[in-house]
Amino acid sequence: KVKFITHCPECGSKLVRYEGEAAYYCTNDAACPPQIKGKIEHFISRRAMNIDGLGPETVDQFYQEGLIRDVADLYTLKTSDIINLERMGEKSAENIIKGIEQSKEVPFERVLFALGIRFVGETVAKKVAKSFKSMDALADASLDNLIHVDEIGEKIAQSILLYFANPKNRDIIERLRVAGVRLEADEEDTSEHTDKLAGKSIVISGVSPSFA
DNA sequence: AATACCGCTCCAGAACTCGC
DNA sequence: GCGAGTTCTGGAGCGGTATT
Repeated sequence: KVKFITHCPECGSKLVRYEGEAAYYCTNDAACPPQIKGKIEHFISRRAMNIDGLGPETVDQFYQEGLIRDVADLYTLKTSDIINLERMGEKSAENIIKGIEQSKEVPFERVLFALGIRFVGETVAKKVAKSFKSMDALADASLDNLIHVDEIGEKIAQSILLYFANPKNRDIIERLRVAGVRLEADEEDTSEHTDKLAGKSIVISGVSPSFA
């Protein structure tokens, strides 16, 4: 006989199930270790802040050592903090610090994605960043403002509002701002442009009736 | 309802770094 | 130098969401 658990095995908090979804979620998202580590792992992932040299195992180690408690703590880490940990050499420590430094150059849209707001993935983050231009503007947006953005429905809008309604999340954003992370979009929108084709010649072969 | 797109997770192989 | 542990990378598949 299958019996569903009612409390989180890690922190003992009550579990909830959102309507229409199969999974149960721990309500203690601010202090449940696996949730915090998961958020940090998502934050550093290649598609988010892309911090080289860091992975799930290392994040876990940092957390165990009390070096980090949320994503903003990453920006207070120093080489000397890391180098004494198990399986950490000078080279690895330097790579991690370098990766964290480089992540400060990551565009606003990816910072938004990295925050891990429910339903806000890479593409949605791009659309939102394009419409609101800055974290402050987004934080002050109403449900109506959000729903008017392309591809954003009520579900996603609610999720964004919920994120900014949490003082803890606002605190993390404030600390990221102090650390130097980009919380505003570029003046000139270059998010959809790349320099992949720079310096290359493009040859189109075949016959087109319109151009022949 | 159908369609297209997106988010998320998993997997396997390659590459890298560390401790011994 | 070697073995072990970890990260990086690309791809595939599933389920959910927005749009029409």
